[in-house]
Amino acid sequence: MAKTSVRKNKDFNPTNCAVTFCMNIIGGKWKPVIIHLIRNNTNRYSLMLKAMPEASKQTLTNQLRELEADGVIERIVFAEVPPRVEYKITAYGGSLLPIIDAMRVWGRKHMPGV
Amino acid sequence: MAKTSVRKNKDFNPTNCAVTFCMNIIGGKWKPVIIHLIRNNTNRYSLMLKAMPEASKQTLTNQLRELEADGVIERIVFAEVPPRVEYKITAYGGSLLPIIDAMRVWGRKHMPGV
DNA sequence: CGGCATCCTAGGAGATACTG
DNA sequence: CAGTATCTCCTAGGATGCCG
Repeated sequence: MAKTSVRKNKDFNPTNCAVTFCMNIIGGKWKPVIIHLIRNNTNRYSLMLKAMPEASKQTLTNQLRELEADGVIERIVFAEVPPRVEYKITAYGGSLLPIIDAMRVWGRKHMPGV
Repeated sequence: MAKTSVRKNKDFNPTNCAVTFCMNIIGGKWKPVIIHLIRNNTNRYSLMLKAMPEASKQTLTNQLRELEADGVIERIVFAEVPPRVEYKITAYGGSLLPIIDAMRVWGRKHMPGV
């Protein structure tokens, strides 16, 4: 399991909470953004980086690796010059989309401004 | 300091992401657990503390204060001896419950073991 | 282009002791 | 009973540099 914003002591999730388990997967600082970008075909490393200028390369890489390790996204390398890498949502990751959509709807309704 | 554009703190959500806004509210380590306990009438400080022995008093207090500050829960003090404090989910907090339920369903389905 | 390897820091979380 | 007040520690996330 990848590390996330929800702090964990060793591998123990509070009371083995299923909600926490879910949040550990989508709870990284940039993960919702990344998932959203990939859904909208902004699925290449450099494009994503440009789309989120507040994140560093390392941070983007870390979040991508975690999402990949959790099986949410898939990494596809094209043997080309210059090299090209694309990411796509897996079927497993797709099962999370309804939840993310629900959160986005809620967020839009309740977040100040915007 | 702050040689780059914006120093990020918890008040700044990446690209003003609505999903992140939502997660900042329920994303504390023990917040889903707390919300679940309150829903099931384990709504007093000491009862909650006993129900989550891995959390310290300080941590419980912090999480409760944050949930209260975000308007998710309400703190009700009874002027009794010994003192009694109960917490309840606000209407605003209630609007989050469907999302939390969806996460729990997903988590139960996909988390290993348990 | 798409990464690792390094190093660093802010702040979330824990432990403990004290209080009205 | 239901908290504050401190302190320490850990880790997610950020800033750079190099590399195939």
